[in-house]
Amino acid sequence: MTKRETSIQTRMQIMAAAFTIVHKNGFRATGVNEILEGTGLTKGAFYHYFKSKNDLIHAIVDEILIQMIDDLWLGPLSGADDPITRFQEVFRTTKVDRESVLYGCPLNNLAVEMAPVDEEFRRRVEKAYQHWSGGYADILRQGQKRGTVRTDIDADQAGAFIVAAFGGCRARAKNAGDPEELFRCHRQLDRYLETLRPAPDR
Amino acid sequence: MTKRETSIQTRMQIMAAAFTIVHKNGFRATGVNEILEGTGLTKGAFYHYFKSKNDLIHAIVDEILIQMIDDLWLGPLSGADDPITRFQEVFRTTKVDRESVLYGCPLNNLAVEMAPVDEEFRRRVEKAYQHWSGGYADILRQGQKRGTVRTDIDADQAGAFIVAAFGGCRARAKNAGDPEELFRCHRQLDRYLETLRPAPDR
Amino acid sequence: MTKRETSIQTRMQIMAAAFTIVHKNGFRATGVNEILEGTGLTKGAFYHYFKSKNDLIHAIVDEILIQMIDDLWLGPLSGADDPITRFQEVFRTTKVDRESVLYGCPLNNLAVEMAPVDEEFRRRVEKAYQHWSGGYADILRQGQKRGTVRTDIDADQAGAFIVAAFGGCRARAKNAGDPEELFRCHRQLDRYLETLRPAPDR
Amino acid sequence: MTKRETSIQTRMQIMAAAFTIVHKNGFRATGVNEILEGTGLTKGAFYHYFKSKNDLIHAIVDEILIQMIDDLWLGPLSGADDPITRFQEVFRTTKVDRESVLYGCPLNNLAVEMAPVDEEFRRRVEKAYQHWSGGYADILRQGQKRGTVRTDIDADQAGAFIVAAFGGCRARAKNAGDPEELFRCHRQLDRYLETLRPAPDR
DNA sequence: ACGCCCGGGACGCCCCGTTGGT
DNA sequence: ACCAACGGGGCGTCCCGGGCGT
Repeated sequence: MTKRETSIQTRMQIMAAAFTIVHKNGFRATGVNEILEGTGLTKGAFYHYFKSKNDLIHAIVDEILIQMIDDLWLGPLSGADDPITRFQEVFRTTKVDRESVLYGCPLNNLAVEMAPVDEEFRRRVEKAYQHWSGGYADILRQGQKRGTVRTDIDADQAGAFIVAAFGGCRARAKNAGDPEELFRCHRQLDRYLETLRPAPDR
Repeated sequence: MTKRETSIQTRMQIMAAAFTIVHKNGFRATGVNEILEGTGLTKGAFYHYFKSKNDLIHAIVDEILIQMIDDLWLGPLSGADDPITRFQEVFRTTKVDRESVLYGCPLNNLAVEMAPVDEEFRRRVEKAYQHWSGGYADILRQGQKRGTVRTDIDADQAGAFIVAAFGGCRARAKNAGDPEELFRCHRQLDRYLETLRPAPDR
Repeated sequence: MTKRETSIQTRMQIMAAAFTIVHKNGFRATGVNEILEGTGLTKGAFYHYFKSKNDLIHAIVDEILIQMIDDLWLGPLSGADDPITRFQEVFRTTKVDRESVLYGCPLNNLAVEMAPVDEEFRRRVEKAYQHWSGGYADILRQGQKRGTVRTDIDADQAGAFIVAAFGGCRARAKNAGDPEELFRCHRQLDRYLETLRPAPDR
Repeated sequence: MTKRETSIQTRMQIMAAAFTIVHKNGFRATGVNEILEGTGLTKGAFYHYFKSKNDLIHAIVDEILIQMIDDLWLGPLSGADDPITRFQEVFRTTKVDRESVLYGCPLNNLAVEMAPVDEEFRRRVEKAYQHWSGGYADILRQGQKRGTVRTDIDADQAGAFIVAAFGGCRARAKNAGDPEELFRCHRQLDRYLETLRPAPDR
């Protein structure tokens, strides 16, 4: 394996380790040393790849979170004929492992902790949020064309709400310390989703 | 004014100052000195009233947040004949000032930041959450008795979802830095609430 | 001894310890820990009294160096009938102990190390320099009135040169690591001083 | 251009860049990265040519400073029939550009900052100092032979003083941030130099 | 030989929540 | 109710080696 490749991998390794711990404990509660501990690397490596701890998180938002949104939440819905039903399925069978459910939505966590403190964070997180809810909006619009989604609703607002409510539900489950809480919450979200379906007949 | 009274007042003064700053910046980003700055008091006073910074927040959750939940969110709904409509009104006309809307829901903020780090926090916040969603559940149950709320829904789960979605919406608006985002979100929450009404009849 | 008094003493203790080490090794080569080591105090105490390491040195310049200039260099000359001779005596019999001679002139050291890097330093050091050379100028002017100093020389420039040359001599002795170098240097400075005397007669 | 030649050039490039920054900011305030920045080279190159940052400065003292002393300060005086007058001219018309005057004498800077901290530095700087003041002494001795310099003065001590006072003057001007201060200082040094001339007549 | 990239750690300054003595 | 002192980290920087490529 070439040197360049291991280098990229080292960088990723740091980002992955950081993501996990920050997801769990939050940004400020996570020390750089703590991040490094698991990797066997040292400060030298860290500050070789990232200008600062903040910079690391910026990279995580841009490179990891966006990716996760695509893979976990947008991907499974793409091309769905009936997005509403697919939404409900996805939320019911999300692949997120039981443990990490309890750490809340990573994006939501960052927004809540950092938005008022660091403008740069806020901007990046905002971009990710818009990517996410914008993705949902597009999917809903496709449904509208196919007749599986009501046409008298604002797809953008619906997409935004789904994301927001989803974040709220995960936050709630996080504090409850109970994954079931999340699924109970989702069942209510299902009710909301139902309202997006076209009127049954008539 | 007796000495005892000023004492109680000093304690409250600290809690109020802390609440404001912590609501804005979060727990870890708020220093004890920062809290004290505005009050003219010193560390000595602080540690006279509170064992630790954590202890202060515990008190804030127990004494201030619970109170706010009662005053702002449960009170306006008590005795409502048609809770659903009242919910929608409350969310539309919330008295929270525009600025503090952007700091997010204080309870949600604490949950997200502290739940995984400090078990004692989590427990207190959980109690507050249950007080809140439990209050909503009671109100919904009363509606069920009066026929203004469907009887085939689980009032507890509905109450919990309303609280969770509300927190999610505020978090979203917080990161957007735009109060309008909150109101857009609420309009979607209205749709959910509609699903709790009894079927029109037929 | 009252609390206030010990407090002032603690502060002074830190400053004294810092002065010694910084005089010897320079500002940047001196760590805060190193300063504290000798005192038995800890970081907490340090940052209670000084906002930063820079702030400490600022205080040292303002409070210790100015004092030393008065005591060691201006005081012995005050009221001298024949300043030139007194200058020569003072430089010959300076009370500075042999060891600290080799660390150079503290003011000169700071000027050389910090002037280009920290403007605030420069300003404070400049004030001290002017206090010093200004003091010499005053003394020379008194001599001019009494007829023991030529009247056709600029007292300010002469004062400034004495200070500058003195600093240069100490710097030179410092690098030589030999106190004798300083005294050899002073003997040449004596020649300069002689030129400030009124022309013998005629 | 042969490979060997570019190699030597690269080495020089590093030394030149380092000299400029170190002259300005001092040794400890100058980082290796900072030195390299302007050159387009990287650490690898640096440590290929120099064992350490200290080693680099050693080389600078030996190769650059000695050269500068010869070119700027000894050369213009060599073979002078009347060294005293020549001295005065040289100090009045020094070629050092106005900006770098304000950084002080490079040799003096190093002496003041590093002498007590690094013995190896001290030794090298000492050698340079002796080269310089020794050169002056030789020139004065030649004057003595020619009758343009008093014979009852110690040429070594006089040479040393000139160098020391010169350093002191530059240091003073450096902290004043004013080149004029240097020239005012030089005018006083002129007075000293006059005392080295043979008694006028008799 | 020359030069670069990656990585290593030690240490720097500073800040923080906290405890005693008064 | 306060001021003084504590000491443990926090992040970031710095100087420096080794392995790879040219």
